Amino acid sequence: MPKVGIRDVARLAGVSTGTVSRVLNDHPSVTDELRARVRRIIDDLGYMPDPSARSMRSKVSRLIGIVIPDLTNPFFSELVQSAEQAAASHGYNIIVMTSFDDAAKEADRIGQLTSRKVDGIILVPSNNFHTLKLPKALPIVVVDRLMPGYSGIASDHRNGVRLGVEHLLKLGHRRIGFISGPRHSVPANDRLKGYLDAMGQPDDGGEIQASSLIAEAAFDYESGRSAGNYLLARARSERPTAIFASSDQQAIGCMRAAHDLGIPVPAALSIVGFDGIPLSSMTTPRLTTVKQPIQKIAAAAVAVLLNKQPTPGIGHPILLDCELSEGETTSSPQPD
Amino acid sequence: MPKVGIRDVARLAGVSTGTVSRVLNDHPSVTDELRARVRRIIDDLGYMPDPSARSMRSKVSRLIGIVIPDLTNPFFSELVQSAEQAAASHGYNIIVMTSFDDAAKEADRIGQLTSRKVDGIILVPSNNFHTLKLPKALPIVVVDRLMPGYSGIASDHRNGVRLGVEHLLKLGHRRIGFISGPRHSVPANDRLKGYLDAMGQPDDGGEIQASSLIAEAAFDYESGRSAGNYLLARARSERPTAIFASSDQQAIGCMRAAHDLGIPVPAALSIVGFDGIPLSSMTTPRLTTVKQPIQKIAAAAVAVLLNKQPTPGIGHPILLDCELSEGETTSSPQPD
DNA sequence: CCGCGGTGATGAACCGTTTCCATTGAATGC
DNA sequence: GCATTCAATGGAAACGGTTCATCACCGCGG
Repeated sequence: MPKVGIRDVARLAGVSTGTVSRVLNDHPSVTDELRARVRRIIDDLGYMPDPSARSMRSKVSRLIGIVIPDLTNPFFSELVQSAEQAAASHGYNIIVMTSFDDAAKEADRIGQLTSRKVDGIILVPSNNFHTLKLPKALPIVVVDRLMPGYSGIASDHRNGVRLGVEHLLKLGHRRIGFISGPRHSVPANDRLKGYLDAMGQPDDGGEIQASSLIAEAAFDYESGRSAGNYLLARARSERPTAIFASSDQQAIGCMRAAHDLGIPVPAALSIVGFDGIPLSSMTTPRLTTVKQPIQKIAAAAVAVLLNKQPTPGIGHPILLDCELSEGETTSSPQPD
Repeated sequence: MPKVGIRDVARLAGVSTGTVSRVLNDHPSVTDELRARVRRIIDDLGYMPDPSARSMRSKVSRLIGIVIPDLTNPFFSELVQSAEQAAASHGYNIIVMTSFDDAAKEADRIGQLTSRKVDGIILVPSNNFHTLKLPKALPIVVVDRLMPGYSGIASDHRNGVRLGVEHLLKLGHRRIGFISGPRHSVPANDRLKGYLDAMGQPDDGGEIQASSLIAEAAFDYESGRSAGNYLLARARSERPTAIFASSDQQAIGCMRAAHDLGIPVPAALSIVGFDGIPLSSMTTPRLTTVKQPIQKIAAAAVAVLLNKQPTPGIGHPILLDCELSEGETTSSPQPD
């Protein structure tokens, strides 16, 4: 079966290849009548334009690259999945690449994507500080882990955390502990600010106020557990009645810590997480958490790359609202 | 900055474009000396061949498509990540697509990939029975959920489960419960067979032997929990001393059930899971599980598509060995 | 000494589109 | 009614590589 090309279509329709091309690209200057005829032939023949030839001439690949640190992280895999959906709705496809939080690999991946002539890149930068020279020519949108000096899209971590902490305050909690993320992570610091906002402690931009109710930890399960232990292993009157964790994994680790200490959740301890990963609804009891609008982030990133939406200016990232997802780990505090 | 093309390289090196092309493609008939000179110029200029132009003429896109039901499933996200690694090591890139277990979407995605001229497709078919007409021309390798009538690659579920059950037998367990997967899932049935193998019950290929120690359930957490409840809510002398779950999520749900019933793990109940997802090492105690060789599966799939490895014949899938990962949820049974 | 096979390199054709320019015919302006 | 504009289409160049037919050159056997 000799594959059908644009010339075959043109011949059958009795027009020139140029006209067929214009039909394919919805160029306005084609008669409706002609357009219809060509379309019919295209369908009949099952003709599909060759993307390589197309891209070679037009410099448009209808391909978007996405570079993330780790696909097995549920947050990122959902991000990729959402981006794929959003891109597909515009006729675009996604090339995924993993950087493993390695700056060199990351640069290499971006180079590959550049030479592939993708039409844009969605980047979640690796955590290691590094001078990433982004190719000027290519539209890149930084997502989630905003880089100072680059514009990007993320959820509004600060207000999101505030939302969760305010929920606890509204329930009557006053001694609210906070499990923070790693000190040098931008989103982690934003979350901390949200906590301080809600607790009424002014963020003076300087040294973090040494509060015995704040524990620093990595975002993972085990770190959350030991941070929980740290916050909970004290006399009942000084122990927080609620804990806000900077990630769901931390929160789940913290639940474990509470359990091991014989502290019932939510009766004696309320816990709120952050992220809204699928696992959060699989715990017992179901975790109350602040959900990041991953789909919206992905959709916005794609929209920006495709110029359906203005690119956010440097220093003025698009921040999308988080949402409180009430589970079963929060209740009013017991009277002492 | 005028972009550098193959002609520029050729001119600078004092050779023809043909020669440069052959250097690029490691064609043998180029003098070492010339090859070196051309390579130098290429580096100096930072020349990168245009993949579109390349692919147009050579019909090779260096692109592999991967279609999976759901990227947020940890098993699949790890599969994609591994495939990306394997492909990258051969100079290939990955286009991901999600079918959401919808046959129509799946067919559409495969069509898109075909028209993109990918060099091959890795497919994890959706669970809905359907007549999937795979394009003949394109190399496709079916992974994990093998389809009868198609050849593919998967882990050896049957022997994997046997491994886990034999581990329990070796520890001295005799009443070993089994949480099965959904009745119509091919891998679920393979796993069940492995259990029956190990337990010495011949698989007559007919109706599943009604054993009170087998519980059917979906692969998720909640189903595992209720299956666990079902198996454990009985007199101690009839209660299994160990349970093998067909997925890690089931196993974790089962741990929860045991906990709620006041049955200590592993003291009074050993539990083994299946899959080896990251979460399995985050539970307390750490889950003993049978690990699927996801990386090997991905590597093999890529190798087959790239003709580095013979395509498995229909009915003769490549089966890769699982591995027992000993955690803390197994021990010898208590004396009654 | 000449023809011959084989190697390494050349230059042009070629891949399948898009896009530019020329052309045509119709509509518009004067 | 004729020049001018403009919209619609045709034809061909262009895109940036790969590959094919060809050729020059070299060593070697007859």
